[in-house]
Amino acid sequence: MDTRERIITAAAKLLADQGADAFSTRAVAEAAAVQAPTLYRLFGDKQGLIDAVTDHGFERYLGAKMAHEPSEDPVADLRAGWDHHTRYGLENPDFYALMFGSVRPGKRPAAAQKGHALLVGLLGRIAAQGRLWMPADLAGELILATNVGVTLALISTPEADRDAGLSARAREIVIGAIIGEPAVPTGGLASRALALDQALREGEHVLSVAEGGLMHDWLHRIALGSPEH
Amino acid sequence: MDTRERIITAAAKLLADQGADAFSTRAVAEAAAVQAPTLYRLFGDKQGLIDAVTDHGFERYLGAKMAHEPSEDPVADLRAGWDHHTRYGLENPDFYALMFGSVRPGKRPAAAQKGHALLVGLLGRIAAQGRLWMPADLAGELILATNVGVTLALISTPEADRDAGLSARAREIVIGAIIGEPAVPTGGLASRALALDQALREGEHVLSVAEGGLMHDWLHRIALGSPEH
DNA sequence: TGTACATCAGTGAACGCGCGTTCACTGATGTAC
DNA sequence: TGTACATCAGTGAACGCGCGTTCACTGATGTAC
Repeated sequence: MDTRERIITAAAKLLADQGADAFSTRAVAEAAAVQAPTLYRLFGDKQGLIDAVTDHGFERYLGAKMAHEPSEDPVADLRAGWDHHTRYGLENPDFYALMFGSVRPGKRPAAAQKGHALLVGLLGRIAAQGRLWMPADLAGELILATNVGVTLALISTPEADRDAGLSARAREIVIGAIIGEPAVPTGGLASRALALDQALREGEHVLSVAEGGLMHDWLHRIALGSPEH
Repeated sequence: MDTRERIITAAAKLLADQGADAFSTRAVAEAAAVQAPTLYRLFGDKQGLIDAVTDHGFERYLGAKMAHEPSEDPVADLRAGWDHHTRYGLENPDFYALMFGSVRPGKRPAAAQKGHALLVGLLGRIAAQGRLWMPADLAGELILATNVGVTLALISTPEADRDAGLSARAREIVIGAIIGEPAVPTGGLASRALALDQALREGEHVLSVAEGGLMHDWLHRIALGSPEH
């Protein structure tokens, strides 16, 4: 294990054990048994160290996620992904707060961005089956925002008072609203449009780049329909 | 305007203008044009000052909320409350992050607790009409968690990239899942049970305290049904 | 009505501490001739 | 094969700064006699 790795591991352990307040360059240096300047050579400054630790946390998050998936049913994967997200948050609350809960106006956490990208990929598989009722992009934002909200709520609730069913209920409500019936569904103008959109994105077709762009816009406008309010 | 008020106002302005990082006792003292010890006489310590500023923010939040409500339709009030919450977060991002976004494992922010209590009151009015599909307590947690999640997601998205419809969509999904048809609804075992529960809580009845407690438990178990997973 | 005294909000100046960061150096490793 | 030199990861010690907090004091206000 090289020095860099040792420092990140020690820093992660420090964060998990002592919380974000205890996370200072000096404490990390001491925990990793190196002198402070080593941090600066390896990570540039404190933010660089934080970023490295966050990446490490995200890799662990993904590592566990990949162990579950993939199955043949993307909706089942979506449910598993939701539960995995919630569980990771509850098992690593300080990591989670750092990755998803650190709110700097206008600055999206890297983990949220990567998480969203992953989700959109999974939702694309669902759209390809004609089961998605709104653009994958929007569906991903809805799922991530609500999953994060529920997880943060659970984390900040004292363990004894937590409602074990909250996450599952929110999950079913949100997924239920996003996913419709399989293949060309009953009410499915939106779903048909999105299935086409996904097919166009994945396979070869006869439209030019400009035509494809316009078609994409139109399909999304159809799928979105008129706003409810 | 007395000194205490002046300090809180100056501290709130500092937080809104410069963000949470700039919020130090020295900066607040300078902004309010007092010497540091004045803060300690009035607020005890820094946390006391933060609490006072948070309370101030929550009062402004409530003040604006009260201006809207109440109407005769509690569901309309619920929608207005959701939108108000989101708007407040976007207009006062640093305040909001301090009030709802500061995640300390196991320690619920005061604002979240008060917000939840308010919501449960409003949901009680809906339950009294037989329109609530789950216990007000759980419904309140669901609404608050998702509303906070969506608002935090919007805050941390750069203003140009924000999806204006995200909050309204999440709102309709969650409220749609929580509210059923008015008065004794179709599927409504849960709804009937909760309407009775609410009536029992509000009016006088013939059950003893112990009987009432057991009845309450049973009604909630009926309303919750079997967990989806 | 006038004086003596208590109360208390706020001042001015400083405390020590832990922070992020940097300087000058050491000692091991690899490379050129 | 042996020596001279360059590279570079890591050390030891210190820098200055801003932080939360506290000490001793002042000057205004209210109260008792």
